[in-house]
Amino acid sequence: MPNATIRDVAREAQVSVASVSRALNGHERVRPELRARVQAVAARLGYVPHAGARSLSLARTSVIGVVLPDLHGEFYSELLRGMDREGAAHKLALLLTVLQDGRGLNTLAALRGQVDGLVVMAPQLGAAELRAQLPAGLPAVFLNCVPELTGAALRVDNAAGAAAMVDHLVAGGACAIAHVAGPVGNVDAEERRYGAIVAAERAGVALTVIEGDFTEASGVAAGAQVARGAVRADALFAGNDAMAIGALVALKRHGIAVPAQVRVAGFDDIPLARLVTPALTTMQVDIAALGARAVQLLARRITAPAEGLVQVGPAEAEAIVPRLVVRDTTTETDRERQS
Amino acid sequence: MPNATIRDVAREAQVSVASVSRALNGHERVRPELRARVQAVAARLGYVPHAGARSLSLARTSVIGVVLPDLHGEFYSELLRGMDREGAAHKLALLLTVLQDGRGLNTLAALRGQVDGLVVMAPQLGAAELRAQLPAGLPAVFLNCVPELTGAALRVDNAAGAAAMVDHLVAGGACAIAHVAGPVGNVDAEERRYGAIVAAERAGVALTVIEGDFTEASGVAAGAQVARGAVRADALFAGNDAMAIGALVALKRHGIAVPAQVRVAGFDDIPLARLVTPALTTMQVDIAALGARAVQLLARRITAPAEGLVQVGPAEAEAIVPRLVVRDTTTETDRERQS
DNA sequence: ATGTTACGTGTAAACGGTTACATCAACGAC
DNA sequence: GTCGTTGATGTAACCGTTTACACGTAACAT
Repeated sequence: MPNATIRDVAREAQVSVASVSRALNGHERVRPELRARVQAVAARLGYVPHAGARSLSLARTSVIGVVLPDLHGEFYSELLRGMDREGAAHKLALLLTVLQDGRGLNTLAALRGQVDGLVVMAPQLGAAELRAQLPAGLPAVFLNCVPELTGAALRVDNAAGAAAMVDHLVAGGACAIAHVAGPVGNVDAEERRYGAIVAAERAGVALTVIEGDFTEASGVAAGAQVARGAVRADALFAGNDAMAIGALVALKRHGIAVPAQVRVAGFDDIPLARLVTPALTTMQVDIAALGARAVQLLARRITAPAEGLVQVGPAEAEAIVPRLVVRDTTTETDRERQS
Repeated sequence: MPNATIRDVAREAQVSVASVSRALNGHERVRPELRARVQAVAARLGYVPHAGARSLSLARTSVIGVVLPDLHGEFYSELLRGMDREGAAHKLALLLTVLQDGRGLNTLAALRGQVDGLVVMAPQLGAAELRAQLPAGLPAVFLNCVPELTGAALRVDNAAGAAAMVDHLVAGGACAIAHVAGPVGNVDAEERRYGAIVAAERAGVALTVIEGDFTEASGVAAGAQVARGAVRADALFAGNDAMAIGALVALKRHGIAVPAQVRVAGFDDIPLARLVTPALTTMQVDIAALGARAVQLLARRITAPAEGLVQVGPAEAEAIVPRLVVRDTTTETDRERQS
């Protein structure tokens, strides 16, 4: 038999199961000597409490579900990194679920019996769809979802970020901006598009939207349009860094100087942004912190009923404003001139 | 009460709990009509089986633990992506644990009661350390660990990959190779170093090792050494792409032409490798496939005892040979000449 | 009619923890 | 010497499932 149970420990230590439980869980009313004996036996037998049994008794699992859209790129590893860090602090493990196209619907419901709460990131799903699939009565925190959901919501203030970027471009002398937008239906993409349009209007500069889909390839296409003059612009602001980098490649290929002729900016500050030449100006989101904050909020919601203190009403929303990171694609630097 | 139990369903459907269980779990001996009625009631009540109770009864959790080193970069999202895909196919959920410096020791033991098996990736840990911490008797698959562990091992054949790269460089005319090695103690790094040294000897070309630590910064330093002539080389082979890219930056900064004066190669084929200019020649590992394969192997080990068919001896090792991807840093292309 | 078989369904015993409650010993107060 | 009181420990019920076994019924062979 591979796994020792609490009864094995009890027998071996010549005490009752109750005492073993108390001794190992740090209860008060246990003689220190007995506690030591129990701990010694437990260690010797390699006893580890059965998580299932425990969750049955305690009515909690100490596991939180993390629901993410199709994982790609370093964004998710950063997010998970932050979540894991915070989860460890609360003694919560992370159960990962990827919401791929077809599946995930039932998968999501099945999570109910398995976790104490959920962190859900699903920019491509509508509120109705999401609500329909989500287990009711399970604490949840939403990341960058459509805002009308009950439950705590945590979002990146995409509109504000996009506006800040447009302002930066305008301040640098841009008169005509091309915005390479992300896919329709993606909340992030739409908020950025909206923020850019509003800011451009307010600043009185022209803004043309080129449709993209967050892939580098669509950025290349957009860059080519600007290079060929199909879209007249002296600044190109892409809805994410991947597209901005694609645009950079296209512009370079067409012999357009960046930033001298066209300034380029992205969004997200992926590690790569720093490394391309010229280095990409972008909006930075501290993704790990975002993940950590989500878990923190969730942890609070999970323990709240017990403490009876924290308000867990439906209206707990928070926005993280991204930070402008100015690099070489919007300012002429020494390195740029020399190359 | 938020959650319906099997008894609620039984009462509501006017049958016994046993029938409910059988009806919902697709047992044979259930009248179709009764099955339908039970399913209807279960759906109406939003019944979801309690995972803990189930795991108690069945003695399995349908969860596998994934233990990874401190997450950084797209490598991990790709790996998780592959694991999740394969896990979903086997109806296994992924419980994520990051092995950070201090913690993880006890965390790892605590996993025992919680999962059916483990995928462990810990290039920085020795066999003894690892074995001491791992729950005994739990199926496990190791990714790029020191090879002497019991349990299935899956590794990237780093030595073969490094040798292939050296051969490629030599075939292209290199006479003196500088190898920027990764940190001492890291298995991947050491295997690559070893493979490079052996291949260079066999090919009869000089090879100088420059110590690095897998960071871009150490690549920059190494590139500078070659540029200044402190290390004489006409080809620079870095132990990973991050360092290769750092070296590229340094060489460019010193006005050294790549690949005309110095050829550069990396290892891993991170997405970024394709995007730098000139595009980086590197060894590609299909990371998602690696993750998927690991889960597949683990799933087999978990179900093996039940089937009594598959051999689960200690000696199940598999190596994935990376593929050489030739890009611009080792061959002069049109684009390179024009720039 | 009766025995056999097959099948559908119910009863109850696990599974491994936690914990309310009972018990018991030791002690001090009267 | 008796009676609380207190603190440490044991007993047993419960958490929600699964499933071996028991049971009742109907079809069929005898």
